[in-house]
Amino acid sequence: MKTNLTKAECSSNLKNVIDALYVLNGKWKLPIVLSLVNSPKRFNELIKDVEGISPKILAQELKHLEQNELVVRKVFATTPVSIVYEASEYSESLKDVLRTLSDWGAGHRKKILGR
Amino acid sequence: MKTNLTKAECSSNLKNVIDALYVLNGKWKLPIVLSLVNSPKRFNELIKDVEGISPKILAQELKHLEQNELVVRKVFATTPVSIVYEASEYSESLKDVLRTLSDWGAGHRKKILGR
DNA sequence: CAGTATCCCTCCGGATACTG
DNA sequence: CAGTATCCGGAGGGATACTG
Repeated sequence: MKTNLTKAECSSNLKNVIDALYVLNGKWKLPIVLSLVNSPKRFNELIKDVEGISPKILAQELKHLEQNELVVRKVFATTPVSIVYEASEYSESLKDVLRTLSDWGAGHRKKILGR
Repeated sequence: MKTNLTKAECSSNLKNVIDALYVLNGKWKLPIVLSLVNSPKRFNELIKDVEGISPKILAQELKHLEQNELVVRKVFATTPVSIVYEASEYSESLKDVLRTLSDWGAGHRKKILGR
């Protein structure tokens, strides 16, 4: 990495990266977003689709994702009300990030594990 | 995200991304790599440069980074021997990933926090 | 159906002291 | 100098039961 960055640029980059990772971090956030990208779902559908997650953790992760505007919670006035989660428009902005990460991850696994 | 991915493609992407995040995860790995990108350093120099890290954690993180070939440990036969860590050639491959993450992180912070 | 409440337990990681 | 050894607290997360 022959970066010619000043120390200040480096540390602001670092801060940005850490912020980004903070939003994406954890065992469940990306699986949830990707499940919702496939199709919007209700709470209990997510429980089934995201294998192994518990309701407590799902609720917590959904809140985090809502706060970061990656997921939208919609309430429909049916009887009883139905609540649907979907991936936001904004979540499209993750596309580049995810593709880059996916590419690097794939190449890296090949390098380290040979497969 | 109007992706037209099959479910299989999606889940292999997900796996790749999770692998990538696993390598980059944690509070210290990126700060260490970035410090070494600036200049190779010895153990105690890293302790000073990466503020707040303890020797136990530093040793542990350096091992992880060595295993993933992002950091190289070099031993020089001076008396006493000196041990120098440096960012590997391969760590350059992280450039794209880090830039993408940094860009997204910066934009995201602006969106969510307005600064 | 859509979550909360509760309990429990592991593990991350920090401080400090010590060793070859 | 370059780490290990030891101890320890707290947070994150899992299982399950319960509620409006």
